[in-house]
Amino acid sequence: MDNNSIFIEKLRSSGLRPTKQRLKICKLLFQRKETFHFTVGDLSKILKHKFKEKISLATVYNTIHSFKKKGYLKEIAINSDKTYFDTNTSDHHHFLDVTTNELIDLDDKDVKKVSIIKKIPGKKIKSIEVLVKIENNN
Amino acid sequence: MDNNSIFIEKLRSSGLRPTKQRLKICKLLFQRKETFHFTVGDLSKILKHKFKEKISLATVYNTIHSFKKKGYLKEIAINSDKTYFDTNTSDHHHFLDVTTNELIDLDDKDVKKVSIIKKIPGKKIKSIEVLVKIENNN
DNA sequence: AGAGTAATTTATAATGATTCTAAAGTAGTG
DNA sequence: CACTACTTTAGAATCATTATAAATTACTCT
Repeated sequence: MDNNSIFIEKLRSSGLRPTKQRLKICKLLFQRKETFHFTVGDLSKILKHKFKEKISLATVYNTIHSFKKKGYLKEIAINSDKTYFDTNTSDHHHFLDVTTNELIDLDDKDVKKVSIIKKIPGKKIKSIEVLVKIENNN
Repeated sequence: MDNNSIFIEKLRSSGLRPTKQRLKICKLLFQRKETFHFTVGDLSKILKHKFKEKISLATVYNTIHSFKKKGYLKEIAINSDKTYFDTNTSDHHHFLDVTTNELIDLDDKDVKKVSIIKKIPGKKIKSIEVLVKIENNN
């Protein structure tokens, strides 16, 4: 069973029809060892280069949003006008290199546990995200 | 010496001319006990209500950016299309209430120290920001 | 395989935040 | 007061993202 069939199955079992466009995007996003951090604009450009047939920008946006809703992608909060996504959906944190604007994954084991002492009545913690900004040594 | 004179002096010593507009924005931002989290759009609306004379949106943007550059404001990274600013420029973290989209300050003493174990050669840590997302207990 | 339907894709328009522009106004200096 | 550099301003421009509505495609049921 090749990757394509796996993607088709996965999509179908998520209630998403396995269209040509979605399969291409799956290939690009999930057929890689390393985590991938991207904006929808980035992704659209890469798709254009990699495949001959073009995928409409609107479709890329739609797809990324469905994937996010299904939990296959994570949105990342960094200081920016652009929205970044991450193929690593596990609980983890990030380095942001402010010199190059590059994002680097930070495993849970790379961060000593963060404990929040303050409590807000009626509220519960949903997630704890650590963003470590780094820059060049001068 | 009233607050206004203090603002005038502060602005001048930062190399910023104390204009009517900047002084009004200073009053609104810095004459308060509590930290203030806002977008430029928010601020513009509040200014419109509080003062009779209108301040152009472009001016509000310009001013906020100068203040940020001078270190009087901090930009906050939250998952959004909008850019948030914070009058608390000290090292601190935030709760983001995803139900109401409200931001709440988290003192350093409310967070047990975060230590980053991973090192990147040639890079040094500039800041560590923790964003704790909270939601209603169901 | 063909027909019917609901989901999907698409180009394009619309939106909304932010930045740019260039002209008019203002503060600081002498 | 006059000069110059800094500011403000309205409006246009830009850029990411979302909405729209028509055309296309996937799936189901015969």
